[in-house]
Amino acid sequence: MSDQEAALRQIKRGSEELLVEAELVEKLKTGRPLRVKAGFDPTAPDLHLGHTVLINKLRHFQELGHQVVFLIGDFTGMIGDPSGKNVTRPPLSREQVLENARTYREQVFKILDPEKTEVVFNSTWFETLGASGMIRLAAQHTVARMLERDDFSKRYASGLPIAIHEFLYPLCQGYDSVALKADVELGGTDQKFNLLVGRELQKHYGQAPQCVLTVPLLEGLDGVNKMSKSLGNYVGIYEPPQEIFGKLMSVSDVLMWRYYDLLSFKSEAEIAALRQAAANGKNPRDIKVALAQEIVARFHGQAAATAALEDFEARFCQGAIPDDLPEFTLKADKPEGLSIAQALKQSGLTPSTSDAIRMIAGGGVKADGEKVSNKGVVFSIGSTVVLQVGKRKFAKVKVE
RNA sequence: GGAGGGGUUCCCGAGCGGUCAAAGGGAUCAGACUGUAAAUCUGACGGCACUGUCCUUCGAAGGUUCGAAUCCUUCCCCCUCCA
Repeated sequence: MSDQEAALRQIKRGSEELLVEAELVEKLKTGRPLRVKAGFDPTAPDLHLGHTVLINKLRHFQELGHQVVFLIGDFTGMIGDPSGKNVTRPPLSREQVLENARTYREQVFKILDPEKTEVVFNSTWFETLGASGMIRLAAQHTVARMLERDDFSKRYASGLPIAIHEFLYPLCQGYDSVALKADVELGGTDQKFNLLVGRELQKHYGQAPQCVLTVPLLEGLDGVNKMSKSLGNYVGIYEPPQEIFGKLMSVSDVLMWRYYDLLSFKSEAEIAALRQAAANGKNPRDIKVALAQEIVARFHGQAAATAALEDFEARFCQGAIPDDLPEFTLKADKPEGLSIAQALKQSGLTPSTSDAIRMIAGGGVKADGEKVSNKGVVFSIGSTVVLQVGKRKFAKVKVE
């Protein structure tokens, strides 16, 4: 396999679609570093593993010697999400945008090489474009072509409103590519239309059209829905090592392989070897441990990964209690002390005392490692107890 | 503008005067079994020291009734068909 073939293979790995492959091959042949663009919202980043699929792909390009252009859409952010579902976003101040950009750097440079990353803001060119420039830009595209976009055509067909400015969003995103002379743009599969508009606009402005590479949306921990914070099926990159480790261990075997493909930095050959080992009877659990280790190490360092594993094994293989559990000092609710239902509720282990009592009845509650079967337990004033609900929720409660 | 249909607990969806905190399914949580996997089985699934002829909940506000998710009035919001 030639270097170029290897490079192309690496670029395509785990991606959804590459348009147009032949063009990318030509670009790679020139041997110059390509400008690889990806755009991000200016809203406060709280990245989870789903976002990192794209960022990992940017890293692949960097490893192959290309230049990443990390675009923060502070101008397009004002237009708002054209999905039509989102309520108007509150406009962000200049300071907030800069602060968010700083946070982006901090998070993203755990994966990307800062030396090969250019961070840009699209307000830079849009603020000088002016109204007449915007109209000239809008003249480059037709309504019929805009309506090709899936969500626009659906909304149009079913009589839902589409505001004119929503048409501007793809145009602006496309113009970003013109302004940046992008060779390649990356995005999620849901971005395909917008990415293609960039190609069209570049042609209009006399540039070679960018290649478009889409990456799949990562499934969340449930293995079904896409990973998102609002669905609660995400792994945030800033979560504590034990959390990341634990969440990854709870993933199904099928999903584990998906995560390997999209999240691991291991080579395809290494992953194939793991699959083979699993087929030959190796415990998938151990393969999952390796993945969880790799991810934790990426964001928290190798020491934290090792500690997370030790903690995990102590807790689940030997039933030990973690040592960094949240502590609460709670007031007694009766003369003789604090009832267990209140303790569970106030420490956040259960949402209500009713639920606490149900949990006790169901055998899911432990106090100092002993299963509690009596809902009438009262902890006396001055005592300290470690409470546990289920396998993962712990709290240390001091009664006063 | 006209004619119909509908808004039920996290979601879907039954209920259509008392037996309704509301069937069934999904999701979720806990227990068993495990590899904190899957599958399976069991239980829970509004609140309250609380198991009670208690409180809150069936789009909102009023009303009828001993009693309303269920009936009436007004309002809000969705959907389908016609123009």
